Amino acid sequence: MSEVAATGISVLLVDDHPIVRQGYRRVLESQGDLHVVAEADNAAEAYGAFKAHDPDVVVLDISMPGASGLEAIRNIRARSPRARILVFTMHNEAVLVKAAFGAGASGFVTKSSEPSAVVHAIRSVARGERAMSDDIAHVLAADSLSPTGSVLDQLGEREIEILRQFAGGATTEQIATHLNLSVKTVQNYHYLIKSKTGARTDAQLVRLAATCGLTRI
Amino acid sequence: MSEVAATGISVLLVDDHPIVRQGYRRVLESQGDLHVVAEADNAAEAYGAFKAHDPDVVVLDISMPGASGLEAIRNIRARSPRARILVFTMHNEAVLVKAAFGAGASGFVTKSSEPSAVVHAIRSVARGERAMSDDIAHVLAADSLSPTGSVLDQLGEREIEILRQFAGGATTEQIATHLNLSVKTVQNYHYLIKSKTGARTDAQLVRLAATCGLTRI
DNA sequence: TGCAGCTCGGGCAAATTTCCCGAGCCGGAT
DNA sequence: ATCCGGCTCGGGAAATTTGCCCGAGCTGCA
Repeated sequence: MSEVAATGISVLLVDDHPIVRQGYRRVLESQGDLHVVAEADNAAEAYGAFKAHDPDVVVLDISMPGASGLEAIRNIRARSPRARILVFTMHNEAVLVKAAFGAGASGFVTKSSEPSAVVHAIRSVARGERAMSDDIAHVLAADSLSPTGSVLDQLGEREIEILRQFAGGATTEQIATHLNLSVKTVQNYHYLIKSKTGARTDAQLVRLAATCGLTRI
Repeated sequence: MSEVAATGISVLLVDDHPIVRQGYRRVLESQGDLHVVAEADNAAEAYGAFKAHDPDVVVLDISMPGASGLEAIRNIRARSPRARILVFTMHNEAVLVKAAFGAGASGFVTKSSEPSAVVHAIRSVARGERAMSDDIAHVLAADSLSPTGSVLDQLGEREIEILRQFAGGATTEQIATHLNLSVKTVQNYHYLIKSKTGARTDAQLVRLAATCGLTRI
């Protein structure tokens, strides 16, 4: 329970829901060795808070579709490669998990995990180890056994993100705003995704996204 | 701050994420007058826990869309009409909100609300009042400016048929051909269906059709 | 008889989609 | 060092669709 220095582990909490954040804080701080030194409620703030507090571990909830979560991971790691980032989200799609690790995350834990598993993961990544919850391990394992060139493999990160939000019901303008892009660019991606996947209709696109686990219905 | 009996308010927490649940518990219990008497992590358990503990307020996270959250609300209310249920979720679609209230919820609060707004809402519903967070009020207000009604019941035969084919991935021309209609008419139906259901996007339409069992994915 | 609602389509301005294009960036191959 | 290819980002312009209004014929119902 205390493989860590007497000073404990400092944590930066990133989540866009205030009350959720406050809940995590209480759970983590009740552990004794975990100290939440800062909170942030979006990717931009996350980077600022990281620079300001240099925490041992960043617990990052990219709950909203990947959004700029991957970007935040890259930004933080670009600044300090020793940063330990634990992604903590309700999503469990293999694409997302691989993207997160690819971006430099040290761990990936779903919210369906037991609290004890989460704090254990935090301690693990603080020690420099890689960590993931059991369900994520299963998802990755299953995924690695299927040589199925999923349709999603032909799509870039941006394209997947936009497809996810679109399939989730978001408007073109909403997506543009969320991702800070021009409406025109989102429209172009929309078209590009359709031609890449061969979908002739928005409805087909949604079904595609659903069958690929990009969105649930 | 204490319009409630000295015994305080007993709460049943329902959320499918253990750590989130534990976080809420801590936030609520730090209030003094709120006591979490039980937790559940799915709709079925929620009903059992309600029967066993008869809490003043059920705080229910129907995180998955449609899902069985509404069913849980109905079950609980069928058993005890005086039950107070506060829906607490990250979703803010008007359809969902109306469905929740229609099923018997007393309040609807999004996770982007301040923690204080959440505990305030709990106290409100405990007093028998209706409660909702500001963002939900805005969504409902905007929505109510075009009286939509429930959902599929307001659609005519033709409309349902066209929605089914559309959600199945059919092109406007294909639908027109299949039904022997002019493209223009199909377009008009498309538009009509959107305005009737309140869907702003084709993707939302597909999701709607799917949750209504009109199409499989 | 008259109202109400579904079905079917026309019209037309506004918005979006569809393609095609170039530019910057980066990583990998030569 | 250089080129190539892919991703990202947007402009432009024609084609299409949307959004919203309209009228007409049909039904069932009061």
